[in-house]
Amino acid sequence: MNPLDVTSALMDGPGVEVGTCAKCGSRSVGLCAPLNAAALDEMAGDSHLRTLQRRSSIFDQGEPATSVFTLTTGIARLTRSLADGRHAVIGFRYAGDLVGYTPLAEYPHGADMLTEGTVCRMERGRLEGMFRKYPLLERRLIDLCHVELASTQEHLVALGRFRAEDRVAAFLISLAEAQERRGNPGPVFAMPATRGDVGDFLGLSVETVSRTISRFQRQGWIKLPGRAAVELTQRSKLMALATGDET
Amino acid sequence: MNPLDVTSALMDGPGVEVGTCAKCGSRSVGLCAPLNAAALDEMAGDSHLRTLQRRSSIFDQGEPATSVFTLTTGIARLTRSLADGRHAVIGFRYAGDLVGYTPLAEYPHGADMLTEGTVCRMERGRLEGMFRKYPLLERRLIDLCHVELASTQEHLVALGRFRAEDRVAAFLISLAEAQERRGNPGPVFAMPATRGDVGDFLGLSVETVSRTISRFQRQGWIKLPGRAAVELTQRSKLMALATGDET
DNA sequence: CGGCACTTTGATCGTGGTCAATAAGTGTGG
DNA sequence: CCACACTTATTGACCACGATCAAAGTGCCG
Repeated sequence: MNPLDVTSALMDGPGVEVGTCAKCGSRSVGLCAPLNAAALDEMAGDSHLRTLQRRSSIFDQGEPATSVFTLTTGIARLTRSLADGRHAVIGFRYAGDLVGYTPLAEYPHGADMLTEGTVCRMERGRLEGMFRKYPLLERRLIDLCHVELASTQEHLVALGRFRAEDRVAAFLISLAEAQERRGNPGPVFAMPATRGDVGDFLGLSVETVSRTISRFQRQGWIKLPGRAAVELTQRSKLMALATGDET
Repeated sequence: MNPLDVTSALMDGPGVEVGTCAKCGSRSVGLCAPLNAAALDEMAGDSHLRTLQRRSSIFDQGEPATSVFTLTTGIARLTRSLADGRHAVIGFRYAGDLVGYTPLAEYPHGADMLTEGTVCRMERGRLEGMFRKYPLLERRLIDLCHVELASTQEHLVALGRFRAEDRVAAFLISLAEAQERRGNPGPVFAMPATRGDVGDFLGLSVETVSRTISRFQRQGWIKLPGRAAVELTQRSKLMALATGDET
C-alpha cells in the first residue's frame, strides 16, 4: 500500500468482465467494472451525462443526497466545510471514480471540478434498485468503499504525524501513482490542484506548500514543466519522506 | 452529524428486524442488525467467541486479513504504524461494532483492546458466503462502511484544520455521543484511553492533551471523577470549539 | 493594456512539540 | 502491609515548525 492515496485504488482484478458504458463511452473502471454488456446498457439507460466547467460544483455539502455520479473525464475535489468558513479538501477523484454515494440523507461533503470534465448522473434510488438485480454491483461498492476507507485512514496518519515536508512528498507520490494506475506512464503528471487546494488537503497554508515545493525543486527532486504539471525526478527521495523511512 | 465521530454511527433504523445473536448473547446492533432469527443462528454457528485482556491485540497491521470480528463487549483501538515507529490511532470501536473487514489481502491497520472484552470471530470467506444468501447483510455492510467513511472524513478535517483545544473538545463530545447512542445516559462517561492514545488519535503530544484537559477542568467545563471517567459539565462550551462556531 | 487569480519569498509571531522533572496511580513480591 | 518498579499524568522551560502578515512577481483572459 502506498502512502496517502488521493483516490480510490481498486482497479479491475482477475475475474472482472470488461465492457464499455454506452452513455459514458469510456471503458468501465469504476463501479460498473464487474457488469456485463446487458447490465451496462441498463445502467446507461438510467443515467445522464453532464459536462461541467472548471470550478463548478457537482453537488454541495448538506444537499439532499438524491443522485450518485461517476466521473467520466476530468478531476474533481471533495471538500468539507465548517461553520466558520474554514474548509478542507478530503480527497481528489479521477475519471472512473464513483462520487456522491452515501446512505445518509445529505451529502456529508461537497464535490466540484478541478478541471472541466463530465459526470454520469444516476438517481440514488435507481442505483439501489440495480443492486437487487446485480449483486456484483453491491459487492463492488463494498470493495470500493473499504479501499477508500483505508486510503482515508492513511491520509489521517499523514495529517496527524507527518511534518509539512513529508505531507507534500506523500501527496506528490500519490498523485503520480493515481495517474499511473490510470495509464499515464509519467514521468510528467497533471497537477490541476492549486497550492491552496493542496494546502487544504494536507492541512497546511498556501505559503508552506509553495515553500516546500520550491525547496524540492531547488534540491532537484522535482521539476515543474508548466502551470499544471509536475515531474518527479528523484522519486526515491520523496518516497523516503512519505513513508517515514529514517529522517 | 456530529464532529469527529469516534465510532461508526449507524444504529438500527426503521425496518430493521431485531434479534439476538446466540453466540454473542447480545442484541445485534452491528453488522447483523438486519438479520432474522434463522440467519442469526447461521451466523452464530460459523463464529467463535473469544475473551481478550486489556492491551491484547485482535489482529495486527499487515497480517493476512482472514477473519472479521464483531466486538461484543469492551472498547478497542484501531492503529496504523509507520516504518519508523510513529503510529496513529485511527479510531475507537465499541460493543456491536464490526472490526477488521477489508477486501484487501492484509489488514491495513491493527486493532487491540483498550479494556478487557470479547470478540466474535468469523472467517472472512464465510462472511462473504453469507452475503450471497442474505443480501441485506451486504447492504448493511455498505451502509456501515459509508458512515465510517464520513466520520473518518470529519476526523480528517479536525486534524487538518483544528487547533489543539478544538480537537480535544471534539474528541470529548464524540466520546459522549458514542456512549449515549449505546445507552449510557451520562453525564459520566468511560474514558479508558490514555492521554497517549488520545494524542495519537488527535495528532497531538501527550503533554498537549494533558495540558488541554487540565485547562478544561480548571475552567469548569469538565470533571474527572476517576481514572478512566470524564463528565462534561459545560458541554456547550466544548461543542462551540468542536464545531468551529466562533473562536 | 488592465484586472485577476495564483505563486513566491521574506519577516515575524505563536502554537504546540520536545526535554526534563515530579507526582500520582497500579501492580508485584517479600 | 509496605517496598519497589513501572506506567501514566502533570507541569514547567525552551525552541522550532509552520501560520500569518505583507509585498512582489507571474501568468492568463477579456
